[in-house]
Amino acid sequence: MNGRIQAARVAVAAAVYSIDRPYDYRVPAQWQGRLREGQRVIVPFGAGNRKTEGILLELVEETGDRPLKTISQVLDDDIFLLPQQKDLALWMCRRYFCTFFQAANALFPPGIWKRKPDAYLPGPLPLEQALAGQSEEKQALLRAVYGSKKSLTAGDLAKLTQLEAPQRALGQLTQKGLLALRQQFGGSAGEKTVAMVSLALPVEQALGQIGTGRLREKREAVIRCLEQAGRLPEKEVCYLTGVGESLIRRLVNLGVLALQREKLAVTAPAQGSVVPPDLTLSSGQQAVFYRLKELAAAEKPEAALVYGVTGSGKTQVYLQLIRHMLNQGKTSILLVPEIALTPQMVRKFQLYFNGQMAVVHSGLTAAQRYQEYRRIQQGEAKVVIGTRTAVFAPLENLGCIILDEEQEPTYKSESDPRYHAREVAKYRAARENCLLVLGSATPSVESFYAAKQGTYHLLSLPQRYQQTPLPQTVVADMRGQLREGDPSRISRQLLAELTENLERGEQSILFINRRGSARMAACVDCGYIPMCENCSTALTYHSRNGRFMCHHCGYSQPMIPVCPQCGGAHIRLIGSGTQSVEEELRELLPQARILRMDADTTEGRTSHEKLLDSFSKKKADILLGTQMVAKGLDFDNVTLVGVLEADLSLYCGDYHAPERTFSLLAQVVGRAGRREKQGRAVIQTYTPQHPVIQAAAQQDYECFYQREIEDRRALEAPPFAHRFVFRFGGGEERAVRQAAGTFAQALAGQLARIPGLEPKVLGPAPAPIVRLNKRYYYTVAFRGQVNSASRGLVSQMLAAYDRWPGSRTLTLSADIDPYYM
DNA sequence: AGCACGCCGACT
DNA sequence: GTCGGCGTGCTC
Repeated sequence: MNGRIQAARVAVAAAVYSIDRPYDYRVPAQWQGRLREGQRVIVPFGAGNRKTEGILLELVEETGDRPLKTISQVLDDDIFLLPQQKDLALWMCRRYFCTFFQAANALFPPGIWKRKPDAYLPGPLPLEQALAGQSEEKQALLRAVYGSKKSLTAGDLAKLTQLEAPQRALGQLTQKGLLALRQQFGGSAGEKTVAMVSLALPVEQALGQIGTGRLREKREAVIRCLEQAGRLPEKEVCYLTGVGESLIRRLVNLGVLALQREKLAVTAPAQGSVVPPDLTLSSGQQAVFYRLKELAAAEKPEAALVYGVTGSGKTQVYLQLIRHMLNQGKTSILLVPEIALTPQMVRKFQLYFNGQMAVVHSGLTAAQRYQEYRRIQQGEAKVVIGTRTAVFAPLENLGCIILDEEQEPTYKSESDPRYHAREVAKYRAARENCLLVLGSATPSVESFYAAKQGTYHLLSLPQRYQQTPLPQTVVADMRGQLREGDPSRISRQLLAELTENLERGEQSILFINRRGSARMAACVDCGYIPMCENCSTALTYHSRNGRFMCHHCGYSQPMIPVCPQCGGAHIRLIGSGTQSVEEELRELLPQARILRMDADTTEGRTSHEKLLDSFSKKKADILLGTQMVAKGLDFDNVTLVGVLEADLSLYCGDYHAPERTFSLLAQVVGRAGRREKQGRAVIQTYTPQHPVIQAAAQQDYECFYQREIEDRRALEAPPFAHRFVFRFGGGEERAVRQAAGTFAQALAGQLARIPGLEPKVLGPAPAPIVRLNKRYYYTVAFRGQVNSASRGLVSQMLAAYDRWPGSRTLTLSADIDPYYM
């Protein structure tokens, strides 16, 4: 740019999908020559020149042939997009139909855009002059702002003036200079704190201070809760008592509660120089490792599917590969489905990489994530282990990206941008010339197909580590027992095996296959089911706080003893509660020590690990639990695994259902019998002949795959065709359905024009959860190949929709092959 | 999304 | 006549 005047090409946050493109701004004189591409800025945007967040995409020459607005603020250059991240974000917004800014935001640690709420202040004129000639609405707003000691947000003003939508009038007043708008961005990263509350008064006094209004009951609940617990995080109090944050703040203002901000402990990397044990690989592991090393040495994009049964020692291979990369001066990413489920694995890696490693997952606070991000960016951490967001780790000189258990649905983001970590990893690997390793005992059908087609190198780890034989598996048909009028949840076969294990002093794991409808309640008399007020979902019972909760929006209500519909007193928990199975087990095997592990018993951050620890120390005979007992655990003394309701997850309508069921069952069954002991497994089902159950019982992935790939072909499901899904949302069901209908017609007209697309429009149909957080959702879809033409169509339809009359009150988003939408 | 402009009906 | 209702179009 030798000496010319610079202008900045900026991606702005305020630009919605249909107008998302780079906008050019003048660079202020003091920043000429000092800006870096990828830096974060604040710019004025739109007719009102409201300030908005932006990302500097490119520095260009200022030609002066059209007037440009000027960058308002340059944020500290601590966090910025690297050029390759910019490419990635660009690809993401095309692939996931979001704006560049939304995509870029997924790459950053959360919470970097510190923004105080926009607030209004009095303008330069005295109130009397400002009021002259204004409408009543505007006068009311002016009075409110002039009469207030502090600045007010639009929300504050709406409440104060009782106006429904003051934004428009406020905008006009601001534009005329009668009000000032304060927008504050940036500021220091700041210490991350958590709000802790405790009683500020003795209980009796506190109870005297809380009035007699309708809130008394809730306030009392808060006081009682704190009386018991002493000091608690504010969030925890909200969870336990079901009150909102505002109620607690009010009690603080009344002087009943004390609130302190407490610094969050940031976990320091483990110190000390433990000498990690030598890595010895079996010949099978060695062979796979050498192949991977070879592929990596090519320094071009290569992808391998490491297919090895549970217990074949994939982790060892990853470790060796990452270590090899480090020796070559290269960095690595290891993605795992859920950190909480793989503590043993993380600890193992910590042993080898300690200070050179960063752990990234959603359990960290924003401050911790920020810190890990900087450690990575500054090159201190060269190995990153984490959940799907870790795929964005700002590592340079990347040697390999590994996805362990690549078939897991947690790799797909459920909020915008709805990226799939596997796809992102694939893209990154291709652009950064590094090796992509997908690992699984039960690969996703798509990945295995790609491997068979030769897109991926297929590397098998056929044997179990140290030659442990696969467990002997029995499929228990629960129908017979049920027909005989025995409602027991435990089959006779399983009971016999459990008894035998007890006598031998060996441990057992019972897995309850449960999806979604867990622990919901129903009235035995009239069938009433407690539902969420905001969503079309049944509430779930939480024993820890004794409340019914909605897992989608957070709504909660106390457990009700009496049915509100028929007045009966027979509300019972139904669904496959772990609790009820536990009770049954205690009756059947009174001498057994049973450990129950589910969302209820593991709510603290570490309770999970404690439970597993006590089980591994043989302090219990039977571990009973849901999904979480299925994964990543490795106990030497477990020789029996039982699966309850194995077929439950087969019938949820999603094309992933068979794959998920097989994977779960295979994982659970694989838990039985490691090392030298022969394991046994009992799979309980109502559909014993189902091919997925049969294949899982035999631990025969290939057999499962052969059937499934043909099913997919017949269903025109991935990898043969893809579903493009539009999701409409709005507060009024009729309007949403109608918009979706009109859209479907418009879409039908377009589909025929693009080759590779089926001309049929699917829908409009209610989304799997029609009502969510007081909004209704409908979907419209079509099927076809993913290419630039089909993606272009989706993008064009989304942009066109923005310009439709009435589209303002509705939302529309799109995705390809969504998991649930 | 957020704002302005412009064209219509209901009021001072 | 003007205020404010909403349909339409633009955002460096």
